Parts: sequence; structure tokens; C-alpha cells
Amino acid sequence: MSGTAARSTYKLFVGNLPWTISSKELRTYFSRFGHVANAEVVFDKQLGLSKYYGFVIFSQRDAYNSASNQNTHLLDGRVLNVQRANENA
DNA sequence: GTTGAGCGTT
Repeated sequence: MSGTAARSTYKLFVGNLPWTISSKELRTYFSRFGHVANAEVVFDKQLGLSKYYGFVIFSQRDAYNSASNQNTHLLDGRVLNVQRANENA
């Protein structure tokens, strides 16, 4: 079909997170675009520190599109790097 | 306590 894979969720990769941002704060930020089904900052288990990137899953396409279409995302003084998440199947 | 280009720890 097209170059865009089908999916059942609307998932974003979020990079360049401030070190201090938690999953809760990530969800809070992206909730302005609509309902967030899940938001998680990836953590280094050994070090117990943020890896400064994470994932956000919206429950609605409209919210996903709104977040994706905004060119600049600013959180706690950092410009976030928001991309479509890599997802197969 | 530190750092900065990365798609995951349940």
C-alpha cells in the first residue's frame, strides 16, 4: 500500500528530553493534544537514570496528528525531538 | 553528582 505502516495505536518517539523529566511529566505535556494512552521515559536500569528519550501513545488519531503537526515542542526549556515511532506490525 | 542523538525496562 503506502509507505506508512498500518498501526493500531498512535505512537511517537520523543527525543532530547531534559534529564529531569519523568514519564508522568511527559504524559502531562502531551495531554494538551488529546488523551494519552501511555507515556514512558526510557530508563537505564543499571544507572537508574533517564536515557533522555521516550514514547507517547495517543488513543486518538486526532491527538496524534495534532502533536505530530506542531513543529516545535518545548518542555522545561528544551526543544523536543518528536518523530513517528519505529513500529513494525 | 556527571551527560546529550538516542526507538524501550514492565
